Amino acid sequence: MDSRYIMDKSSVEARVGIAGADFNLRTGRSVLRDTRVSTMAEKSAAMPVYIHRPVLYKFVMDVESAAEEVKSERSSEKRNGHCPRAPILDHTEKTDVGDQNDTGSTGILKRASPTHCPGMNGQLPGGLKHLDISNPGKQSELTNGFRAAQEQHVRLTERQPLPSSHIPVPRNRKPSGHADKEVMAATVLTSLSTSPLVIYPSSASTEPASRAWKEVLSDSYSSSTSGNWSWDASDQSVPSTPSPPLSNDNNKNFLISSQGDDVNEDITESTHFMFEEPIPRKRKNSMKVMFKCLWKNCEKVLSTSSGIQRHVRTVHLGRNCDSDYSDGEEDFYYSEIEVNMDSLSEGLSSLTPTSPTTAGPPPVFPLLLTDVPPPEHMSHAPTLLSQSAPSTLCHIRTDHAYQGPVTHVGEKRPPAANTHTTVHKNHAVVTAPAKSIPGTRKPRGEAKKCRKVYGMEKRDMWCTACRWKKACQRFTD
DNA sequence: CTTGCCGGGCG
DNA sequence: CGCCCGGCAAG
Repeated sequence: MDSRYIMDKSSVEARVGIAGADFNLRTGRSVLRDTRVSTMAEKSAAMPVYIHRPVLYKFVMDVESAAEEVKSERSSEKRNGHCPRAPILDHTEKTDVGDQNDTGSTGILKRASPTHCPGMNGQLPGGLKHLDISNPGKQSELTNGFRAAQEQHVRLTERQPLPSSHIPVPRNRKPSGHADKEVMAATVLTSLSTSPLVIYPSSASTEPASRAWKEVLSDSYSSSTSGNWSWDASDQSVPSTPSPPLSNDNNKNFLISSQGDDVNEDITESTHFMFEEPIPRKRKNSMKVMFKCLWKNCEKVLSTSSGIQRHVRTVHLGRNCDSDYSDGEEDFYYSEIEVNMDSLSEGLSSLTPTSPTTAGPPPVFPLLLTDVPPPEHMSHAPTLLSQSAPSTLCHIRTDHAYQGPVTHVGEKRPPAANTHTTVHKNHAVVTAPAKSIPGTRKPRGEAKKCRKVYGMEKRDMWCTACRWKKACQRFTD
């Protein structure tokens, strides 16, 4: 415990912690961290850059469940924080078990990071798994202070590892209480949520051209939400499903993508589930963002951007599915669509041209907007949208095909009561949106009106509207 | 052409 | 408002 020891570990912490400075959210694993980080000192000295990305990768996974783990963190801190000098093995087991319990209860971490699970059994795949952990005792205090002071700095620089000598370690920092740590964790989480660089460091490798293009694309989306999610520009996946963060689809994608070395995509995905979480709350529950393949004769609709990218890349662009290299070209072949599940299920509100099923001014999915029956190529690739919306329209349109009381011309009283009720019901649904279209004339109804029914000679039997040459009120469409 | 009805004028 | 009608558009 001499100063040299601390100094050495500080440098280690600096090296590892450049990216992991914010990782100390989980102070509960402090003892484990101590040994592993010390072990990593030798390794990281040999390959400091190499460990950089895995660290972030792990971090992304961890923070995803960090919100749920605030509580568990408290408990684990109590377990470990008060006895930092306890036997290492003892603690290693304890914390591991505790972690399993913690994450197991939420189930999120388990699902989110399959690579995380192997590390649970004590194996160290590549020795990288434990890089998210920090030092106990003084070290954690130091890094706490370090975090506080360098939070901004880290965000700006973590992509390019700083020399450890450049990392100012605060001195004379008093040990902070557990409450401080929690507050710090929350603060870090909050600040991270606005920091694109931390969560997507490898975005620097994407091509600027495609990024700029994506900015344009994602503009409407981000402006419709918080407007501060600046990494939308580089992160084209916007699976803002209100449903649980990880759908089956995403799990599938993860597994598939893990065949290759597409860490990028995985980071992208998991990052979104983590940081996009507040977005669905801002949206209606009924809104769901889907990604539709724009390739000709392909109506593939997936719930994740990575999924649709993979689809485009492998199916249409003929890219090797093993390679996850993406030049951004796939982005041209799919578009984000926002689906109002309520209106689709009800099948009624999609009639209005100003239907809220559209995400913005440019209609990304004209099918939702028009009464036009689906084109031929739509029919052989059934999707949720192409199935429900147009068929709904057809149903409503044919529903009111009212055959007028042709045979009742001579009667004194037309069967108004009967037809009136049924017709009116449809009328309330159909004509209300049609009225909102200015300048378009209401299509002539198929029903025969008073004029036709009674004839000019019995004009006094007409309804008032007919007499006034207004829309017939008796035989409405 | 017939028919439905919108838009507008008049009292 | 109630009432009427010119005129357009669909069929």
